[in-house]
Amino acid sequence: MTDTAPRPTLEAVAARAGVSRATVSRVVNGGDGVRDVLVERVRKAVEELGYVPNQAARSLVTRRHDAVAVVVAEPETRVFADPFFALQLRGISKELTAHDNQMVLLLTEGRDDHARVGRYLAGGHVDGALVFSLHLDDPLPELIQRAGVPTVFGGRPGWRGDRRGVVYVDSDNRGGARDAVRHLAGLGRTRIAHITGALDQTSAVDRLDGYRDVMVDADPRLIAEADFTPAGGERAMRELLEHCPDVDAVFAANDLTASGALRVLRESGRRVPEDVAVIGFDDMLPLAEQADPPLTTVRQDIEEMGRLMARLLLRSLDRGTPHGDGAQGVGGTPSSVVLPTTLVRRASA
Amino acid sequence: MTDTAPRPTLEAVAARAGVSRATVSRVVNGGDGVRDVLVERVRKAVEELGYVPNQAARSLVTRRHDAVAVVVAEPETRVFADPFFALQLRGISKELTAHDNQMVLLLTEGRDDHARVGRYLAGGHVDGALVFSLHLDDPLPELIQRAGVPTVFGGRPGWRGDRRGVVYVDSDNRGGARDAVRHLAGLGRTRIAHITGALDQTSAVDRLDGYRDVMVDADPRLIAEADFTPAGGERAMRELLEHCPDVDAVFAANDLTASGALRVLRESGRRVPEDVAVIGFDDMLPLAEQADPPLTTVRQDIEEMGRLMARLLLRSLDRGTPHGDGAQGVGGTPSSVVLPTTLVRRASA
DNA sequence: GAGGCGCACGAGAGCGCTCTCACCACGCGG
DNA sequence: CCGCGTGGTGAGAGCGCTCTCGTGCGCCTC
Repeated sequence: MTDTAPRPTLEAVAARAGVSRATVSRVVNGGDGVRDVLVERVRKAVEELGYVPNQAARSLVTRRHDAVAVVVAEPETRVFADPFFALQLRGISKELTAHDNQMVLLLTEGRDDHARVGRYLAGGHVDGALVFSLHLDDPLPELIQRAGVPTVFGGRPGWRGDRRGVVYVDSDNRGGARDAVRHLAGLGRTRIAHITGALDQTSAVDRLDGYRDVMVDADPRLIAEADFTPAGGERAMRELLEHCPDVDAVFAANDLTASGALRVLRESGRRVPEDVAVIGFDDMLPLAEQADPPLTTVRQDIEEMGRLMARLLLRSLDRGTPHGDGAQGVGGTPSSVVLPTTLVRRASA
Repeated sequence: MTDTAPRPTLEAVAARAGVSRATVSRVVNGGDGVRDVLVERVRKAVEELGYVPNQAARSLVTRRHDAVAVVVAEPETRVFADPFFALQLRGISKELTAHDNQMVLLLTEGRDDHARVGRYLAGGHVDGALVFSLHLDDPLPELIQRAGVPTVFGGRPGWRGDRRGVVYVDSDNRGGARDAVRHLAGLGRTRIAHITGALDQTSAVDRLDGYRDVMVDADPRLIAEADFTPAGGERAMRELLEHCPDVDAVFAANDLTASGALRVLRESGRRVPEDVAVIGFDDMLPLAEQADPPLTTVRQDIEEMGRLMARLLLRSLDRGTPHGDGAQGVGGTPSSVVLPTTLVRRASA
C-alpha cells in the first residue's frame, strides 16, 4: 500500500513521447498550439506512465492553488448540529467543484485557533477564503485582512474595522423579519413576541430590527433573548409565557428556536395557531415541515448563499467565468449580495 | 485588500540577517545547531519582513503537505443532515489540528465525482485520506488503493477487493445490536422487530446480523428495511404495524430511524414503552434525549471514532507521536480498531 | 524564386525551498 | 607540533513544473 513507486515526472513523459518538457506541459494544460499527432503521442505516454502533475511544483510557479479555505468560526458544538452550515457547505462545495477548486475546511474553536487560521491563510496555501458565522468581537476578519487573502464572508460581518473591500453574502434578514411580523399582525394578532437569536451575530440583530420596524412601540417584555438553539427557544418561550401570558403570536429567530417554542407552548396547553401563532426563520427542511403543527417560516435559500459566496470569491480570483477578463469583472472586487427571503405559509401561523 | 505585495523569500530574510539561506531555513524549522546569536538575528529579520514560508516550494522538496483529505462518499443530502458526519468531522478536525495538519474536504455526489476524487488523491496534494460512508458497490476504495495514498476508512468497508493493508475504525455494530435485542428480550418482549439501516452499508448489515444472532428464528416479517432516515423509519414502522400488529418491541438501526418509528407508534395510539418498547442506535444528542419518550439507545462515541481515524492515519504517516520511531509504530501500517458500544437506558425501553 | 511571416516546438531559466556536502575554525590527544 | 574530530555555517544542486524566447520550417506573397 505505502507508495514507494516514484511518480513519473514531466521529464519522463517527454522522454517517452520523444518531445520536450514544454510540449508535454502544453498538452497537459489544454494542448493549444500542438499538432494533433504530438498531442496524441503525449496523451499516450501520460496514460502509459500514469502521469499525474505534481501540484506543488505547479503552484510554485503559477502561484495558484485552486483551493480555497472555508473558515467556520463557530466555537460551539453548533457548528454542524445546525443544518445551516451543512447546507452552505454543500452549496460551496458544488460551486468550487464545478470550477475545479478544492475546499480546505478550517474549524476553529477558541482563541489559539484564530492565530492558527491567520497563519495558515497568510501562508499562501489557498487562493482565497470563505468565512462564516462571525461574532461581533471576532478578531478573525482583521487577521484575514492582514493576511491579504481575498475573502468573502457569509453573513454581514458585524465589525467595526475598515469596511472597504469587504464582500459578503447575506439574506435580507430584516426584510424577512418584517414580513413575518406583518403577517402575524395581518392575522389580527396584537401581542406579538420575538425570540431573538444570538445577538452577537448580525443576523440575529437584523431580525430583531425587522421585528421592531413593525412593532414600533412593542412591550419590551415581548422580546426574549435566545441563541438559535431549540433549548434556547424553550427557555425563552417559558419566560415569555410567564411575563406575558396573553401573548398571541411568536416570531422566532430561526426554526430551531421555533421548534423549542412549539414544544413549550404545547406543554402549557396552548394550541398553535389558535391560541398562539408561531413563525420561524430559515425554512429548514424537514424540521419546519414536520413540526407539529408544520411551521410557517421565512425561507432563505441557504445552499444558494453558499454557492454565491463561492462564485463571488472565484470571480474575484478571476476564474468565475471561462475567461473573466472580458469586459465587466476584470478580477475586480465584486460587491456584496443580499438575497431576498420569502414567507412560506404552513399551519403554525 | 488584493495582495500585490510580493511575499518576502528565504533569500530576503537571509540577506537581511546577514546569513545564508541554509541557516535561515534551519532556524525556521526549529533552529537546531545554530548559535543563539544567529537564531535571534534571523528571528528578528523574519519578524520585520513578515516572512512566511512558501508551502508549495517546501512541499516540492519534502514531499509532505501536512494535509489530509477527508472524503465523504455520501451521494444524498444526508451528508450533513445527519449529525453523524458532523461529529466525526469534529473529532478528525481536532486531532489533525493538534498535529498541525489541514483537512481538505471532498464531498462526492455521483459517479463523475469519484473520478475527480481519484485524480485528486493521485495528484499528491495530500499525505493521506480519511474515507467515510462507503457503500457496497463503491468504486472509491479501489481508486484510492490505486492512487497509493495511505488511507483510513470510517466504518468497515464492505468491499470484496484486496483487503490487505486496509485500515478502518468502526463501532462494534453487531455486538451493540445484540445488546439491544437482548435487553428487549430481557424485558419479556417476544415480538421484537428490527428496522434496518441502508443495507448497502456494512454498519446496517452488521446491526441486522446482531439482531439475528439473538432472534435466531425471527419471523421474517419482523424485519423492515429502511435507510437510516426518519422518513424511512416511519415507512418501515407503518409496514411493521400492518404485517405484525402484535409487535411489542422495535430495535431501530439508528436514532433518526427510531424517531420516525416513535412518531408512527404515537399516531397509531400505541404507548411507548408500555405497548411497544423502542431502542435506537448512536445516542445522538439531543435527539435521543429529547425524544418522546426519551430514547433508550446504543451509544457509540462518534467523535472519538473520528479522532481515532485521524490518529491512525497520522501514525501511519509517521507523525502520530512526537517521533513515532520509538518501538512500536515505526510508521508501520497500524491495524483496524473496533470500538465498543454501550447500552444507554432511558424511558423508551 | 527570394523574402517575409507565422506557427510549432525546444532550450533554458527560474519559482522558493531543503539538504547534502564541503569548508573552516577550533580544541584536543598523541 | 601535527593531525583529527567536531560543531557551525555556506555553497550549490536539485525538487517538477511553467513560461519566455529563440529557432527552424512551411507557406504565402510579389
